[in-house]
Amino acid sequence: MLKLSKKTDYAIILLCHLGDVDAPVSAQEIAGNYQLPQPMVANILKQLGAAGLIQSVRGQNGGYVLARNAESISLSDIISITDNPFNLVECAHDEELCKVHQCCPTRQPLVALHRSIQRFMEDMTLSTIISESYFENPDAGRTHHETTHLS
Amino acid sequence: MLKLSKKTDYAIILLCHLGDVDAPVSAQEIAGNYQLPQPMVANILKQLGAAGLIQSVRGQNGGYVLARNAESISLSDIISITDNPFNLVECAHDEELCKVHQCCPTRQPLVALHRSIQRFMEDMTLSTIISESYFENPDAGRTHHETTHLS
DNA sequence: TGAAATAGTACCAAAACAGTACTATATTAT
DNA sequence: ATAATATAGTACTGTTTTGGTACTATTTCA
Repeated sequence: MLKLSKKTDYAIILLCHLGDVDAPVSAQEIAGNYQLPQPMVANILKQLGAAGLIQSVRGQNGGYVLARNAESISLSDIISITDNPFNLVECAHDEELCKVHQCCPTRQPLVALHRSIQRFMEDMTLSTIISESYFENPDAGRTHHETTHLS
Repeated sequence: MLKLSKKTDYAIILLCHLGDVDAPVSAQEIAGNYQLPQPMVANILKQLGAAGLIQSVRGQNGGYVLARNAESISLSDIISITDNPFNLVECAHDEELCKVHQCCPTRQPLVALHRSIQRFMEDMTLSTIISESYFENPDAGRTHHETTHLS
């Protein structure tokens, strides 16, 4: 349906949180903070850990910290882990998958769209997301950024 | 999973085909031409007709023709009909839907991504798609339309 | 040693997707 | 007239994905 899964949505929230602090943060802590289902949060963090995006600290007072700096983590990286690697259409990566590739009128322009979105997601790093985020709470500072555009 | 549904994928193929000919084309004809499941094709055409994108001609020798010119039909239009209107994240259109909108770190940048994709899809018209399309094998599947626009 | 945390899976219900089927109606060729 | 061919509308179904839970094992610290 061309929308982000909850899993990815949550993952971005979690990573933003981790990007903002230094000490390890536990699944329970984050789940409570954003009122997200704790088991889901735990599972996502496990998955992000297994993928090497975050590092785990086991035992009491344990939790997770970013394994890489926020500049080097792209939205594309995140989506690749929590969903599958982005594929607008099946044939974007392997044209043999296209049943009608001998006379497919859509491949060329859809692959172009795919590449544009892909690039956008690679350019958008976790640090970009964090710096662009705003908080409705008037106490928190709100920074205006130019919105990046496709193409 | 952030990919186009088959329904949308097929819809684009169908519309491209209709954009290339003048006489009404039947569901059966298109399904045969691209080797797509005939009932699906029929259903999608019905839906596109109900939405006013194409016009139907009933009875023998009937079929479908574009109801508007190809310049005025955008990828966004198509997706809105065959999927739901594009929504990268729930809160893109209604921030009240955001459970954590008081402290959501993702809304701002994800809405920016949403708008960029949205704009890209609005700018990409059916005529763009048709003119950008290419055919790997000019002889195959081209019995029903002219071999034009292959700059 | 017990509490708190991650690690690794396995499981489940609900929703979406992809595709089919059926009945009714309209048009046209013969 | 009527048979053939087409759309109109809608209901149905099996499979996959999604969203979320549960359980057992292991690690660490107080």
